[in-house]
Amino acid sequence: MSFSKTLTHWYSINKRQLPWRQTTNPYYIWLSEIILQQTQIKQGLPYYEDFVTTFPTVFHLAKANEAEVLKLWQGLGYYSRARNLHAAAKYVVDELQGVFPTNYKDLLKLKGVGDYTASAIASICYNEVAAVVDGNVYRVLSRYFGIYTPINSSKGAKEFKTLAQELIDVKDPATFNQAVMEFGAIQCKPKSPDCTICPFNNSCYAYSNAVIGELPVKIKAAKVSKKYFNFLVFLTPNQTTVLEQRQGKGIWQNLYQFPLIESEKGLTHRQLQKELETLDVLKGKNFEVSLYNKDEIVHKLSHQHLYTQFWIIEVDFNIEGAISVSEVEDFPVPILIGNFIENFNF
DNA sequence: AACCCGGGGAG
DNA sequence: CTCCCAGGGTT
Repeated sequence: MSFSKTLTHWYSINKRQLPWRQTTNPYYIWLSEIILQQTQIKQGLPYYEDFVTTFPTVFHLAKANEAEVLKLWQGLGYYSRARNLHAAAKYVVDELQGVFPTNYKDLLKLKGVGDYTASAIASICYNEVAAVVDGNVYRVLSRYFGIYTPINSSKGAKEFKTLAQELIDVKDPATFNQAVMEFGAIQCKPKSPDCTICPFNNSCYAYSNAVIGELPVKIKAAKVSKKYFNFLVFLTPNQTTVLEQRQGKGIWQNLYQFPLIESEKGLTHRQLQKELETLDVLKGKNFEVSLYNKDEIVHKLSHQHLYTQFWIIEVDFNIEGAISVSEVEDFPVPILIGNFIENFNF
Protein backbone atom coordinates (compact mmCIF):
# COMPACT_ATOMS: atom_id res chain seq x y z
CA MET A 1 0.00 0.00 0.00
CA SER A 2 1.27 3.48 -0.86
CA PHE A 3 2.11 6.10 1.76
CA SER A 4 -0.82 8.18 0.54
CA LYS A 5 -3.30 5.29 0.58
CA THR A 6 -2.39 4.18 4.09
CA LEU A 7 -2.57 7.74 5.33
CA THR A 8 -5.93 8.65 3.83
CA HIS A 9 -7.41 5.37 5.01
CA TRP A 10 -6.27 6.15 8.55
CA TYR A 11 -7.79 9.62 8.13
CA SER A 12 -11.17 8.33 7.00
CA ILE A 13 -11.45 6.44 10.27
CA ASN A 14 -9.80 8.80 12.76
CA LYS A 15 -10.53 12.34 11.66
CA ARG A 16 -12.24 14.72 14.06
CA GLN A 17 -15.44 16.53 13.18
CA LEU A 18 -14.59 20.22 12.98
CA PRO A 19 -16.73 23.10 11.73
CA TRP A 20 -14.33 24.09 8.93
CA ARG A 21 -14.42 20.53 7.62
CA GLN A 22 -18.08 20.95 6.72
CA THR A 23 -17.40 23.54 4.02
CA THR A 24 -15.14 24.50 1.12
CA ASN A 25 -16.15 28.14 1.22
CA PRO A 26 -12.79 29.92 0.93
CA TYR A 27 -13.77 32.63 3.44
CA TYR A 28 -14.30 30.08 6.21
CA ILE A 29 -11.28 27.99 5.25
CA TRP A 30 -9.10 31.10 5.17
CA LEU A 31 -10.44 32.24 8.55
CA SER A 32 -9.77 28.86 10.13
CA GLU A 33 -6.27 28.60 8.66
CA ILE A 34 -5.21 32.04 9.90
CA ILE A 35 -6.59 31.34 13.37
CA LEU A 36 -4.88 27.96 13.52
CA GLN A 37 -1.42 29.27 12.62
CA GLN A 38 0.83 28.46 15.61
CA THR A 39 -2.33 27.71 17.54
CA GLN A 40 -3.83 24.44 18.67
CA ILE A 41 -7.35 23.53 17.66
CA LYS A 42 -8.61 23.50 21.23
CA GLN A 43 -7.46 27.07 21.71
CA GLY A 44 -8.53 28.36 18.28
CA LEU A 45 -11.98 26.78 18.02
CA PRO A 46 -13.90 29.28 20.20
CA TYR A 47 -12.28 32.17 18.32
CA TYR A 48 -13.34 30.64 15.00
CA GLU A 49 -16.92 30.41 16.23
CA ASP A 50 -16.83 34.04 17.40
CA PHE A 51 -15.46 35.30 14.11
CA VAL A 52 -17.95 33.37 11.99
CA THR A 53 -20.82 34.65 14.11
CA THR A 54 -19.63 38.26 14.24
CA PHE A 55 -18.41 38.42 10.64
CA PRO A 56 -20.47 35.89 8.63
CA THR A 57 -19.02 37.10 5.33
CA VAL A 58 -15.86 38.79 4.10
CA PHE A 59 -17.95 41.92 3.57
CA HIS A 60 -18.82 42.09 7.28
CA LEU A 61 -15.16 41.69 8.20
CA ALA A 62 -13.99 44.31 5.72
CA LYS A 63 -16.51 46.80 7.07
CA ALA A 64 -15.32 46.49 10.68
CA ASN A 65 -12.78 48.72 12.41
CA GLU A 66 -9.36 47.28 13.10
CA ALA A 67 -9.92 47.73 16.84
CA GLU A 68 -13.05 45.56 16.67
CA VAL A 69 -11.09 42.81 14.95
CA LEU A 70 -8.26 43.08 17.47
CA LYS A 71 -10.78 42.96 20.31
CA LEU A 72 -12.26 39.72 19.02
CA TRP A 73 -8.71 38.37 18.59
CA GLN A 74 -7.70 39.35 22.13
CA GLY A 75 -5.91 36.52 23.91
CA LEU A 76 -4.94 34.55 20.79
CA GLY A 77 -1.55 36.19 20.36
CA TYR A 78 0.48 36.98 17.25
CA TYR A 79 -1.71 40.01 16.67
CA SER A 80 -0.25 40.71 13.24
CA ARG A 81 -2.50 37.87 12.13
CA ALA A 82 -5.56 39.94 13.08
CA ARG A 83 -4.26 43.10 11.43
CA ASN A 84 -3.38 41.19 8.26
CA LEU A 85 -6.71 39.36 8.31
CA HIS A 86 -8.55 42.66 8.32
CA ALA A 87 -6.33 44.15 5.61
CA ALA A 88 -6.80 41.09 3.40
CA ALA A 89 -10.57 41.23 3.83
CA LYS A 90 -10.59 44.83 2.70
CA TYR A 91 -8.41 43.90 -0.27
CA VAL A 92 -10.76 41.09 -1.31
CA VAL A 93 -13.79 43.35 -1.06
CA ASP A 94 -12.30 46.51 -2.56
CA GLU A 95 -10.14 45.02 -5.30
CA LEU A 96 -11.71 41.63 -6.02
CA GLN A 97 -15.41 42.39 -5.57
CA GLY A 98 -15.50 40.08 -2.56
CA VAL A 99 -14.39 37.02 -4.54
CA PHE A 100 -11.41 35.12 -3.10
CA PRO A 101 -8.44 34.21 -5.33
CA THR A 102 -8.90 30.68 -6.68
CA ASN A 103 -5.30 29.48 -6.95
CA TYR A 104 -2.10 29.21 -4.91
CA LYS A 105 -0.25 31.97 -6.71
CA ASP A 106 -2.98 34.59 -6.27
CA LEU A 107 -3.79 33.52 -2.72
CA LEU A 108 -0.17 34.34 -1.81
CA LYS A 109 -0.93 37.99 -2.54
CA LEU A 110 -3.20 38.21 0.50
CA LYS A 111 -1.55 39.70 3.57
CA GLY A 112 -0.89 37.03 6.15
CA VAL A 113 -1.11 34.22 3.61
CA GLY A 114 2.22 32.47 3.04
CA ASP A 115 3.21 29.18 1.49
CA TYR A 116 1.41 27.01 4.02
CA THR A 117 -1.89 28.88 4.04
CA ALA A 118 -2.03 29.39 0.28
CA SER A 119 -1.44 25.66 -0.22
CA ALA A 120 -4.10 24.77 2.34
CA ILE A 121 -6.77 26.98 0.82
CA ALA A 122 -5.89 26.09 -2.79
CA SER A 123 -6.06 22.37 -2.09
CA ILE A 124 -9.08 22.32 0.22
CA CYS A 125 -11.23 24.76 -1.77
CA TYR A 126 -10.05 24.20 -5.34
CA ASN A 127 -8.34 20.80 -5.39
CA GLU A 128 -5.04 22.32 -6.47
CA VAL A 129 -2.10 19.95 -6.06
CA ALA A 130 -0.21 22.09 -3.53
CA ALA A 131 1.34 20.23 -0.59
CA VAL A 132 1.15 21.82 2.85
CA VAL A 133 4.14 21.71 5.16
CA ASP A 134 3.46 22.61 8.77
CA GLY A 135 4.80 21.41 12.09
CA ASN A 136 2.89 18.15 11.77
CA VAL A 137 4.17 17.42 8.28
CA TYR A 138 7.75 18.05 9.37
CA ARG A 139 7.32 15.59 12.21
CA VAL A 140 5.60 12.84 10.22
CA LEU A 141 7.98 12.95 7.26
CA SER A 142 11.18 13.35 9.27
CA ARG A 143 10.29 10.30 11.34
CA TYR A 144 8.93 8.10 8.59
CA PHE A 145 11.80 8.76 6.18
CA GLY A 146 14.53 9.35 8.78
CA ILE A 147 15.40 12.88 7.70
CA TYR A 148 17.77 14.72 10.03
CA THR A 149 17.92 18.04 8.18
CA PRO A 150 16.88 20.74 10.69
CA ILE A 151 13.30 21.70 9.96
CA ASN A 152 13.93 25.35 10.85
CA SER A 153 16.65 25.81 8.24
CA SER A 154 16.09 27.00 4.69
CA LYS A 155 17.55 23.74 3.41
CA GLY A 156 15.08 21.78 5.51
CA ALA A 157 12.13 23.88 4.37
CA LYS A 158 12.94 23.16 0.71
CA GLU A 159 13.68 19.49 1.28
CA PHE A 160 10.43 18.78 3.13
CA LYS A 161 8.35 20.85 0.73
CA THR A 162 9.75 18.91 -2.23
CA LEU A 163 9.15 15.58 -0.52
CA ALA A 164 5.59 16.47 0.44
CA GLN A 165 4.88 17.59 -3.11
CA GLU A 166 6.11 14.19 -4.36
CA LEU A 167 3.97 12.26 -1.90
CA ILE A 168 0.73 14.16 -2.32
CA ASP A 169 -2.20 12.31 -3.90
CA VAL A 170 -2.72 14.23 -7.15
CA LYS A 171 -6.26 12.87 -7.41
CA ASP A 172 -7.31 14.16 -3.99
CA PRO A 173 -4.84 16.73 -2.65
CA ALA A 174 -7.39 18.16 -0.21
CA THR A 175 -7.81 14.90 1.67
CA PHE A 176 -4.09 14.08 1.58
CA ASN A 177 -3.09 17.44 3.06
CA GLN A 178 -5.60 17.29 5.85
CA ALA A 179 -4.77 13.65 6.52
CA VAL A 180 -1.04 14.27 7.08
CA MET A 181 -1.74 17.09 9.47
CA GLU A 182 -4.41 15.20 11.38
CA PHE A 183 -2.13 12.18 11.55
CA GLY A 184 0.65 14.33 12.98
CA ALA A 185 -1.68 15.90 15.51
CA ILE A 186 -3.35 12.73 16.76
CA GLN A 187 -1.13 9.71 16.06
CA CYS A 188 2.42 10.91 15.31
CA LYS A 189 2.42 13.27 18.32
CA PRO A 190 5.52 15.22 19.43
CA LYS A 191 5.92 13.26 22.65
CA SER A 192 5.47 9.57 23.41
CA PRO A 193 3.28 8.57 20.46
CA ASP A 194 1.73 5.11 20.68
CA CYS A 195 3.56 3.53 17.76
CA THR A 196 2.16 0.09 18.52
CA ILE A 197 -1.14 1.11 16.92
CA CYS A 198 0.38 3.10 14.06
CA PRO A 199 -0.43 1.93 10.52
CA PHE A 200 3.15 2.73 9.52
CA ASN A 201 4.90 0.82 12.29
CA ASN A 202 6.31 -1.77 9.91
CA SER A 203 7.90 0.79 7.58
CA CYS A 204 8.68 3.86 9.71
CA TYR A 205 12.41 4.66 9.93
CA ALA A 206 12.25 6.26 13.35
CA TYR A 207 10.24 3.45 14.90
CA SER A 208 12.42 0.73 13.37
CA ASN A 209 15.55 2.45 14.65
CA ALA A 210 14.11 3.63 17.97
CA VAL A 211 14.80 7.30 17.28
CA ILE A 212 11.30 8.74 17.57
CA GLY A 213 12.51 11.10 20.29
CA GLU A 214 15.32 12.49 18.09
CA LEU A 215 13.11 13.56 15.21
CA PRO A 216 12.40 16.08 13.89
CA VAL A 217 15.71 17.91 14.35
CA LYS A 218 15.39 21.55 15.24
CA ILE A 219 18.07 24.21 15.70
CA LYS A 220 17.95 25.48 19.24
CA ALA A 221 16.48 28.91 19.78
CA ALA A 222 18.40 31.67 21.51
CA LYS A 223 17.89 32.07 25.23
CA VAL A 224 15.00 34.14 26.47
CA SER A 225 15.68 37.68 27.58
CA LYS A 226 14.13 39.37 30.59
CA LYS A 227 12.27 42.66 30.55
CA TYR A 228 10.80 44.66 33.41
CA PHE A 229 7.46 46.35 32.82
CA ASN A 230 5.85 48.88 35.15
CA PHE A 231 2.29 49.75 34.18
CA LEU A 232 0.81 52.95 35.59
CA VAL A 233 -2.86 52.63 36.45
CA PHE A 234 -4.10 56.16 37.03
CA LEU A 235 -7.26 56.81 39.04
CA THR A 236 -8.80 60.26 38.85
CA PRO A 237 -11.59 61.87 40.90
CA ASN A 238 -14.05 61.55 37.99
CA GLN A 239 -13.51 57.79 37.66
CA THR A 240 -11.20 57.77 34.67
CA THR A 241 -7.87 56.19 33.86
CA VAL A 242 -5.29 56.46 31.08
CA LEU A 243 -4.91 54.01 28.22
CA GLU A 244 -2.40 54.45 25.40
CA GLN A 245 -2.29 52.73 22.03
CA ARG A 246 1.02 51.04 21.36
CA GLN A 247 2.72 52.52 18.34
CA GLY A 248 5.62 51.46 16.16
CA LYS A 249 6.75 48.03 15.17
CA GLY A 250 7.21 45.95 18.26
CA ILE A 251 5.18 43.59 20.34
CA TRP A 252 1.42 44.18 20.68
CA GLN A 253 1.30 46.72 17.86
CA ASN A 254 -1.93 48.81 17.88
CA LEU A 255 -3.17 47.24 21.09
CA TYR A 256 -3.86 49.37 24.17
CA GLN A 257 -2.08 49.44 27.51
CA PHE A 258 -1.67 51.48 30.65
CA PRO A 259 1.24 53.96 30.41
CA LEU A 260 4.41 51.90 30.63
CA ILE A 261 7.78 52.49 32.25
CA GLU A 262 10.31 49.88 31.24
CA SER A 263 13.27 49.42 33.53
CA GLU A 264 16.53 47.45 33.76
CA LYS A 265 15.38 45.64 36.88
CA GLY A 266 12.31 45.48 39.06
CA LEU A 267 11.68 48.88 40.60
CA THR A 268 11.19 49.57 44.27
CA HIS A 269 8.46 51.90 45.43
CA ARG A 270 11.06 54.62 45.96
CA GLN A 271 12.62 54.20 42.50
CA LEU A 272 9.26 54.32 40.78
CA GLN A 273 8.29 57.42 42.75
CA LYS A 274 11.39 59.12 41.33
CA GLU A 275 10.51 58.12 37.78
CA LEU A 276 6.99 59.46 38.21
CA GLU A 277 8.20 62.85 39.38
CA THR A 278 9.77 63.37 35.96
CA LEU A 279 6.48 62.84 34.11
CA ASP A 280 4.78 65.98 32.77
CA VAL A 281 1.31 64.92 33.93
CA LEU A 282 2.48 64.63 37.52
CA LYS A 283 4.96 67.50 37.80
CA GLY A 284 4.20 69.55 40.88
CA LYS A 285 1.00 67.60 41.50
CA ASN A 286 -0.22 65.50 44.40
CA PHE A 287 -0.43 61.78 43.85
CA GLU A 288 -0.34 58.60 45.86
CA VAL A 289 1.27 55.41 44.61
CA SER A 290 0.63 51.85 45.67
CA LEU A 291 1.86 48.57 44.25
CA TYR A 292 -0.99 46.32 43.13
CA ASN A 293 0.92 43.03 42.91
CA LYS A 294 3.52 42.34 45.59
CA ASP A 295 5.02 39.55 43.51
CA GLU A 296 6.02 40.30 39.96
CA ILE A 297 3.72 38.80 37.37
CA VAL A 298 5.84 36.89 34.87
CA HIS A 299 4.35 36.87 31.39
CA LYS A 300 6.20 34.36 29.23
CA LEU A 301 6.59 34.80 25.49
CA SER A 302 8.63 32.68 23.11
CA HIS A 303 11.76 34.80 23.42
CA GLN A 304 11.24 37.05 26.39
CA HIS A 305 9.92 36.96 29.92
CA LEU A 306 8.12 40.08 31.06
CA TYR A 307 8.43 40.76 34.80
CA THR A 308 5.48 42.98 35.43
CA GLN A 309 4.28 45.28 38.20
CA PHE A 310 1.05 47.27 38.20
CA TRP A 311 1.23 50.57 40.08
CA ILE A 312 -1.96 52.29 41.17
CA ILE A 313 -1.61 56.05 41.03
CA GLU A 314 -4.37 58.04 42.69
CA VAL A 315 -4.47 61.70 41.76
CA ASP A 316 -6.66 64.56 42.98
CA PHE A 317 -7.08 66.17 39.55
CA ASN A 318 -8.58 65.08 36.26
CA ILE A 319 -6.48 64.15 33.27
CA GLU A 320 -7.26 65.24 29.75
CA GLY A 321 -7.84 62.39 27.34
CA ALA A 322 -8.40 59.87 30.12
CA ILE A 323 -11.22 57.38 29.63
CA SER A 324 -13.99 56.28 31.93
CA VAL A 325 -13.04 53.19 33.90
CA SER A 326 -16.30 51.60 32.77
CA GLU A 327 -15.05 51.64 29.16
CA VAL A 328 -11.66 50.06 29.81
CA GLU A 329 -12.84 46.60 28.93
CA ASP A 330 -13.95 47.70 25.44
CA PHE A 331 -10.37 48.23 24.26
CA PRO A 332 -8.24 45.49 22.72
CA VAL A 333 -5.41 44.81 25.15
CA PRO A 334 -2.69 42.18 25.59
CA ILE A 335 -3.91 39.34 27.78
CA LEU A 336 -1.41 40.44 30.43
CA ILE A 337 -3.38 43.69 30.77
CA GLY A 338 -6.71 41.93 30.26
CA ASN A 339 -6.11 39.67 33.24
CA PHE A 340 -5.28 42.65 35.40
CA ILE A 341 -8.45 44.49 34.34
CA GLU A 342 -10.51 41.42 35.14
CA ASN A 343 -9.07 41.08 38.64
CA PHE A 344 -8.94 44.75 39.50
CA ASN A 345 -12.18 46.33 40.62
CA PHE A 346 -12.23 49.77 39.10
C1' DA B 1 19.28 33.83 6.45
C1' DA B 2 18.14 35.77 10.87
C1' DC B 3 15.00 37.82 13.72
C1' DC B 4 10.48 39.21 15.48
C1' DC B 5 5.85 38.28 16.95
C1' DG B 6 1.68 35.52 22.11
C1' DG B 7 -0.29 32.60 24.62
C1' DG B 8 -1.68 28.14 26.16
C1' DG B 9 -1.16 23.31 27.09
C1' DA B 10 1.26 18.79 27.55
C1' DG B 11 4.54 16.04 29.86
C1' DC C 1 11.11 23.11 33.86
C1' DT C 2 11.07 22.30 28.26
C1' DC C 3 8.89 21.82 24.12
C1' DC C 4 5.29 22.44 20.76
C1' DC C 5 1.60 24.53 18.16
C1' DA C 6 -2.48 23.23 11.03
C1' DG C 7 3.44 30.40 10.08
C1' DG C 8 4.27 34.97 8.06
C1' DG C 9 6.52 39.44 7.62
C1' DT C 10 10.52 42.28 7.83
C1' DT C 11 15.23 43.30 7.52
